[in-house]
Amino acid sequence: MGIIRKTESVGILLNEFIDTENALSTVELIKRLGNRINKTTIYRVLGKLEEDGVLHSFLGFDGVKWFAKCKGCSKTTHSDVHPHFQCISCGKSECLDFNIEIPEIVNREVLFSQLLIKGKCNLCIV
Amino acid sequence: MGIIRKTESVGILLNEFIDTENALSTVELIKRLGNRINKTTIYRVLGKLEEDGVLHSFLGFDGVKWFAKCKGCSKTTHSDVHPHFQCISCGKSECLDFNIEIPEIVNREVLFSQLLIKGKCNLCIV
DNA sequence: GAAGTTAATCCTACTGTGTTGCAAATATAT
DNA sequence: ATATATTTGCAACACAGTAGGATTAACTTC
Repeated sequence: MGIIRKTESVGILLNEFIDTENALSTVELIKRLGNRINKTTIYRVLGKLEEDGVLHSFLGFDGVKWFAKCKGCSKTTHSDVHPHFQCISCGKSECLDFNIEIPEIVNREVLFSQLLIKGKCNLCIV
Repeated sequence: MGIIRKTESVGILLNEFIDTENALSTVELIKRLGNRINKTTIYRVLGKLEEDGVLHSFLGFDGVKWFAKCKGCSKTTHSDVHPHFQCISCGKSECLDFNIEIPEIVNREVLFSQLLIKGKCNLCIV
């Protein structure tokens, strides 16, 4: 049921996302904030922010969960279904601006899709 | 460096993939074969079969690894870059026949992509 | 077909991400 | 200021996957 109270943990976590358009992994957030917020709380707050449509999440290639800001989402509709890009060199992940068209599939009801693109980011291209 | 010897474990594992076009998760394979093959071996053999281009893998929505047969792959080239479908009701995963076009991205070198489509399979559509 | 070589397997213990239950702390309502 | 209900922290746990090393089994060579 999402965030109800404006607590310190919520503020600290949201602050991490203010400065950047990049996605942040749970691992990275725990590394950065683990001495100030318990990791259980980090997971819980992230989950609630996702429910509220403030953040959205996706799985990286290693199966670790990443979070990034939503742009036009609410508690009821998550319209953020864009692809994500992950750099194989530095590991950085980010949202991509375009949308891909998912074709109809016979005998299947398509509800949601996740496209993850692996490659090298601008800093890591030799 | 892939499979070198034709061992019993390799035979048993390959046999699981003969009958079906569906993907099988490591969890499911360990459940089925755990009493006959050690789970470490299951992971290692699956990894080697993937190196050899016999199987390919992808991550499901829960982050669990799935494997499915390859169709035109070899040790050197994995041409299996099709999307995968996972049913939210029964959990079944499968390969999809079509390919999606990944657009060029400025300042990014695209190397690989993974599209996972979540929905309901023919048996689970009400 | 037996002996030697080396890959593959099993076992145990371990990582690392993420979760659960419950007591203590803290934000909000009255 | 007090009551109450949500959040947090803590400790323990769950579970997928990995590592090292001794043992077993597949292939090679004679």
